Amino acid sequence: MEETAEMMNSNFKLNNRDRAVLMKTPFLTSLSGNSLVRMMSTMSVISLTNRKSIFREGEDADAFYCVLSGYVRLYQLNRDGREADIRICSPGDTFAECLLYGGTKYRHHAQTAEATTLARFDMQSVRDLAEQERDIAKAVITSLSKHLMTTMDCVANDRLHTAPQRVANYILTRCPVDGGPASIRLPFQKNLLAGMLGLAPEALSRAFSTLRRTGVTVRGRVIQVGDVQALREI
Amino acid sequence: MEETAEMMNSNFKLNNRDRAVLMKTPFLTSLSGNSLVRMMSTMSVISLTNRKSIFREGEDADAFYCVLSGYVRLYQLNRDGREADIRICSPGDTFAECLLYGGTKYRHHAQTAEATTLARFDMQSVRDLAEQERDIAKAVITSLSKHLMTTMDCVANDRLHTAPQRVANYILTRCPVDGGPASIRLPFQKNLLAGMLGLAPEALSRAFSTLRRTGVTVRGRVIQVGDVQALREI
DNA sequence: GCGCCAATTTGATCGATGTCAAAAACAGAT
DNA sequence: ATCTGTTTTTGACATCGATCAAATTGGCGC
Repeated sequence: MEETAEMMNSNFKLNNRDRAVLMKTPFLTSLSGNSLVRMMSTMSVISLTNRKSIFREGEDADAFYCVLSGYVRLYQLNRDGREADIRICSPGDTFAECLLYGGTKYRHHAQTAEATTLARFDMQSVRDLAEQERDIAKAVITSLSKHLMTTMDCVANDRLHTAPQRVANYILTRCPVDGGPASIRLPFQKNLLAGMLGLAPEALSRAFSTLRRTGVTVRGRVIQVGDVQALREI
Repeated sequence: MEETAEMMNSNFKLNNRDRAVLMKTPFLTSLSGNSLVRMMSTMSVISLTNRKSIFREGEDADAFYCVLSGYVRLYQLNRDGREADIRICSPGDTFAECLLYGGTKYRHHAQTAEATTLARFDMQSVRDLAEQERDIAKAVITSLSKHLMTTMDCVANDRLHTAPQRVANYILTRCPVDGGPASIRLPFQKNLLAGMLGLAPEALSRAFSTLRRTGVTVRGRVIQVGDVQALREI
């Protein structure tokens, strides 16, 4: 177990890019000098390689996390042992923060889906801070609100749209707003995108090929859209 | 438009049962005398008959609600005009409270699914209160946390379980915990239960009949379970 | 109890998606 | 550039659940 080499668990290193991401989270972006310092002091930075477990369902929840770089997969197992992704967390996303006041145990598994850097916040410390500092409480509220809205959107998306529609929606969220042609690059493996959209990888692949007749070309991670407006139609 | 007769929009009537429900909401249950009074003063009570719109997607969000009695359906339309339920709110549930700090427009349609009494909270007033009173901020956090957890559970449930499994889960949440036989009564139409579980009504009906071979008997709104433990197995 | 409207069930069918297996494309290391 | 292991695509299939239509049941007022 080369734990030191592999995990690089360090609470002082924080490069500029990661710092910028951290400061733009709903959690920290609105904080003033003093509150910010106190929040930062409850935080440590953790770096993990691909496919490392962050926590498991049922464990005591003593921290929540913010993704600084890389990706994290939250998933559950059904009775047969099949995994289903519940959420894919990208840089800037926070996870397990709903346990601040909602429970004491993690409710699903979390593992890295790439080499990943995380900010780890001690649950109890932030609880205490939120009770003392108004702006921290407000930051918590903002973060929870945003997260709740995206999760409700996820339910709506699952129940309302077919696979090609979900993929089209995803592409559109990454496209510049005008109606002409566009080209984007996926920030991660298609594997992860499938999990994000609640699809099996094969279904994602087929959805892409369905979208070819709407002018979508896929080569590796590069997606070219002939007509953004046309994609909105279906 | 017999608005006065039909809507009975009164902000003073609040019978004992409704009051008890209201006081057990995460929003109010933890509040002390003074904060409680201030919250109550931002609230009004609204009674609606079945199938009345509460708000529509895209409207300015100037209030959030708590269900006191009856049921509320949150839904969206897809491009073809098909409706999909996103959430069914029961007595004690709060909805649209994520817009306190998350946006200014309602994100889906809300309509009553029975004769329903609602507590209406003025969004801006509660925003102001939450900034002033710590315990109100904390109540908001608790409420959002709980709501977020149940919504994530909903995603997991949709992605992980088949129709009969979802129905079995639902029944189990309403059963006394022992392993023997049990009998429960649905608090609403099967229509609503289908929406709650993300199913078409026909699919719910078929799920029930699948569960017959696991010892589940359905007659009207009464559901009899031969062996609760057996139901847990699948 | 009867009649009527609404809710639910059932049947038949279709489309969408998961699953398994194999081929192909890709990426990183040598 | 080549090799190798992984990711992605494709094909063949099975399954689930949606949809439409029709039959049945249930609730409720009279």
